[in-house]
Amino acid sequence: MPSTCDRILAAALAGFARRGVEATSLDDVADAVGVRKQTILYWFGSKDALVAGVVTAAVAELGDALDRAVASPRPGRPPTVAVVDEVLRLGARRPDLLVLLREVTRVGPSATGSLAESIAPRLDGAARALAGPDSGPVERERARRRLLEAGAHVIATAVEAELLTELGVAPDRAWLRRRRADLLAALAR
Amino acid sequence: MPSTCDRILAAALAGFARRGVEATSLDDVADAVGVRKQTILYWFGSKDALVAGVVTAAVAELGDALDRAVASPRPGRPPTVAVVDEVLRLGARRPDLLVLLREVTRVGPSATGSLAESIAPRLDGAARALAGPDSGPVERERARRRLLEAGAHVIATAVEAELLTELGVAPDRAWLRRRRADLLAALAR
DNA sequence: CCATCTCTCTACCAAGTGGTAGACAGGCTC
DNA sequence: GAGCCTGTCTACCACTTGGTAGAGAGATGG
Repeated sequence: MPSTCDRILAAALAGFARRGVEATSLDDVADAVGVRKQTILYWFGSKDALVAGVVTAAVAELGDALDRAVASPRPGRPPTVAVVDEVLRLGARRPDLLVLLREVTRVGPSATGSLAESIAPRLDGAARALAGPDSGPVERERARRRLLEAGAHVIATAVEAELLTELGVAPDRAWLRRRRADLLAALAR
Repeated sequence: MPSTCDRILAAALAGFARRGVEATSLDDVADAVGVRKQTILYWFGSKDALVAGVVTAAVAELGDALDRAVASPRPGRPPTVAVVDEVLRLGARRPDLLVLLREVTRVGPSATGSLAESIAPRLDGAARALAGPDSGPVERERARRRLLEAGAHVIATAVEAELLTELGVAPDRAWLRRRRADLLAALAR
């Protein structure tokens, strides 16, 4: 059995992604965990802190998966393809992870701030890798922008899949193939 | 000055799209309008009814704009291009309109139901136009699916633009051009 | 055996939620 | 003028929200 803290994080992630941050109360999360609200407030001093914790955990999980994808190269498969396929696999297995990132940008500056904070070191590293080791600040800024655009595109794709499901038109394999091609094209651009 | 009812609809649309349905209270909407909450409940018997009203109005406005785009053909511009450009124009002028449609699918069956109800007649008409006048139910169902997929793609694009703005990377003209090309490619497929 | 620390609990609170009841002002028709 | 309808209001209700205060159970270490 995972620790109480981890179970709280998992339940909060599910609730925040599925129903939105403001629409998910501490009591909702507590009920899902099978614990009292005050236990949540023991582990995370406030709801804002819980949101920050969930964001940090989600970014870490996402980043680790991408790091693994990049670190295990296969012959004939460029890193871009590896990253896209890993994201799609992750989107199929843990759609909440991506949807959450969109959801937290809507709750206010505090949550967006904690997202920016969690993501900054990985974004810097990726921008440096993309722009090259001896790149100037301008190139690096442009790389940051491209990465953010690509990330937003990925998240929007996850939102699109969720939306289709909600509309009763579950995304099928053909849809997934098209999206994969679109993502690769967007990244190659 | 627009009628109280219309002003309530406009304020509710803005709130629902910007902060989410559940996170926008009747008092919030009332304050924005400059009226008491009970006036809202006079015009719309409940919050659910208000959501349904906002959805209906948004779908109507969106549908009318698309109808106009299709109805005023220009030589050398296929209807698909006209529709895409009209949606992009609308997305630039009234982004809330598109974001709202995504937001209401998250609030529960009642709101999703009222969305489906509002959209059904237009969807049927468009599917018939797309599949041809003497098409069978199978073709028509496939046309419905394609239209829903295209709509989801459009809404996801609006979400993507909003997300980029929130991340501090406002979508620029190059981004818009790329998205336009992607939408056209998705529709031509 | 006691003290301390960790973790979860019960019992509250003030503020805010959607919603009901009913008053009141102004215009309409008879 | 009497009665009714429309639109807005004040006053209130039961319930939920995030958060505080503090008790108690159990382990750990001196």
